[in-house]
Amino acid sequence: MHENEELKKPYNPTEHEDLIYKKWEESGFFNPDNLPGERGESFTIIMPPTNANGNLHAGHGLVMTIEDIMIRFNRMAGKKTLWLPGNDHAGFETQVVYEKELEKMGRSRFDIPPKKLYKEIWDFTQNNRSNINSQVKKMGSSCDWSREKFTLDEDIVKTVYQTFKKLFDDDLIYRGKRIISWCPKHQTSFSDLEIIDEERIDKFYYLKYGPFIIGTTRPETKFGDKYVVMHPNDKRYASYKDGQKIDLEWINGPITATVVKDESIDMEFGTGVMTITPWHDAVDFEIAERHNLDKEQIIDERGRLLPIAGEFAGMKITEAREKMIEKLKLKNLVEKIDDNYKHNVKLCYKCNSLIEPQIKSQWFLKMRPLAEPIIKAIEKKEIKYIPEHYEKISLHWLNNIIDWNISRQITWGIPIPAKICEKCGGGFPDLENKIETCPKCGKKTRTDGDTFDTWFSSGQWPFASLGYPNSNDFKTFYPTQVMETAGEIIFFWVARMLMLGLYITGKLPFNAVYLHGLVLDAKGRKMSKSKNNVINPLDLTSKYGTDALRIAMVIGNTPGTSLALSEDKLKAYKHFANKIWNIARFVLENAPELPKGVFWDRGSLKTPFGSDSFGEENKKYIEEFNALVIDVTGDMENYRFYLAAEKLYHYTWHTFADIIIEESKTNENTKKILMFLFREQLKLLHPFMPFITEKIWSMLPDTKNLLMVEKWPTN
RNA sequence: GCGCGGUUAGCUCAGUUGGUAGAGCGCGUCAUUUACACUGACGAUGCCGGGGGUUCGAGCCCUCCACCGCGCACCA
Repeated sequence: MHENEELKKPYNPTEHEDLIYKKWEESGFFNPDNLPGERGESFTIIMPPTNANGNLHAGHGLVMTIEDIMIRFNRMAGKKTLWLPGNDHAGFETQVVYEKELEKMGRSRFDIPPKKLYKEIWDFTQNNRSNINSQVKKMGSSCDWSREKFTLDEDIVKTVYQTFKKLFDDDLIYRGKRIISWCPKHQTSFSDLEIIDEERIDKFYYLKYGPFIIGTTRPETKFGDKYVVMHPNDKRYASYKDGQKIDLEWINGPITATVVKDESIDMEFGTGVMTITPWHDAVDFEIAERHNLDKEQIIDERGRLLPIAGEFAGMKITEAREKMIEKLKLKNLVEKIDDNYKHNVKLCYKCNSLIEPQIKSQWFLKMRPLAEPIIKAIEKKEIKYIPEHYEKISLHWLNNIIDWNISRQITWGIPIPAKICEKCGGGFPDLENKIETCPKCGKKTRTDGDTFDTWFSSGQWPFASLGYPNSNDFKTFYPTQVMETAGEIIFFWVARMLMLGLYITGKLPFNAVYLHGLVLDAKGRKMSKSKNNVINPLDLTSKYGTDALRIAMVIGNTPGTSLALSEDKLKAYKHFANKIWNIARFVLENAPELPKGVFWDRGSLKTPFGSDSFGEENKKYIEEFNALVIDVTGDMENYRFYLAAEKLYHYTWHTFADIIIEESKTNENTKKILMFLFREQLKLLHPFMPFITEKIWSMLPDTKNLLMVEKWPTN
């Protein structure tokens, strides 16, 4: 009879979890180099680097759970298993977080010298890193801390620089003076992905512009408008010739306008005539480019009108709008105002400020040539998307991809290693910091003060973090097997990793993409500080145990679908953990030990006893268990963790406990298989509930090894 | 406008290849010298969004429609 005092009380997770994690860490088995046995095939997951700017949130909890399940399963299945953790400097995101800290102290980033600001944010992220990492450990994550990377590590930055240079040399990166999306609050440009659309109802103004009526939602940009554009086939305006000059009275006095004919004009819309503001509108910019027209800046970087606006100069655009309409009314230049115009506006995804397009010199990455091979790879099914419909979503985006602005006007990030000619504006990568004069025009150059879009570096993470190009790790673990991350960042991150990974290494960085949904609150609402419904995963682990949180996040949560996380659900799985605990007590107190050297026959999935020695009724139980093992293994291999977990839950509770244990109370023969079935069950449950299974494993007789490196039943 | 999801028990959601609907919570009844009250046993609750079709058979496949959510593109 096996006595164990610990088992006499209910399972108390907090009593065991830290100790068990310590045991795992000390074993060295998180590091694939230390794993026991012959392991030919490798299995690698690169952890999405956590932003080093705050705490673990519920979404991280899900990442850590799903990835750890895959990792533990494959480790037990005998693979050389690596899970590489990391932190992301998260350029703009972190800068925004830090700016809020500054605001609380009554400071502003615009008053701090860049070098000092950089140092402050550096210290801030380093503190957060250790904090985040300890939280990752709380989730039971069996990642290899000896290989932990940071996106600002010297070798990572070096890799990013070399990629930049190679892209430039291959004519895939260019410096262009083009229209970009500019946030007047954050004072930086963005790529198209950082912009959100919002439908709004605004006024639509019909203004008299010489002989024409033009329509606009943004009269405050119209000060400098001197081109009036119409469709070449528009019969109403056939008498006006392309290039014709027209003198007319405008906002601040008489001007000379030029007629431009362009086929992009929609004859059905408004009056079929518009004026253009190339500096502050993407469509207008394109028209101006096509016809080689002048472009003039009207609004400054902070969203205020420039001297061209005359008496309105210095005003914020919203303020100027009403005032200039008043003036136009007095000048009798307002035809009519439609109060009910529905249209979309572009907003900064972070602060919801109205995006103010500006023309700026920036570095752009040509995306078409990078996207083409990925489109082909997806069509050839070389990338498995889980769930499948992300394949279509990806293809749609890749087929319509536009060039990527990778310059950001922020301090926190990887500085762009380039020189800019002060005369001709040309830009040149300069990794060794040697260029002083422009290779094109010979004039003086200055250092580019911008930093990379953070996704430019994280897009290289799979190969960069493995030490591309010469390390053993890169050779052993690249390409990785699966990228598991949030569906939300499929374009931001996943698509770009595919493109940059294939471009640089010649191989896709991963063969499968597993995308999880959002973690919502119990009522299915998105978590946000303003709604005060943010769930801290660590509060839940301390209350219900990490195992309960993990399995609650998995069961009923299909990939790609959002998960409503309720405490009731956690309570249920805390009960399940306790159930396992009590099963352990019963088995240890009642089941005879297995004869020495008796193991699962891995080849045939039969016990070496032969079912005869268990009797007919036990044969049924063994076969039932065999079927479960095969079923669950299939689910694990095909990323159906939600099904595997649910099947195990039901087997343990409603077959093993309710039927087999109950029968064993009256049937001595059934008692003989309890230990055997329980031991194998613990292995199956371990990826989902690593702490309690490891703890119980250590109490079983004849279990010297850690459960985390035991062999999976089919292996 | 184009595209992608979703609609299943009161709530949150599963249902992998078509074979008479499942889980958790909640609800009801019973059980306390029981491995387990952080419990167990038993139970109730569904025109599987609507119409049409394929099939011996449809929650699942096809088609149309409605509603909800999301993405992309946008015309001033």
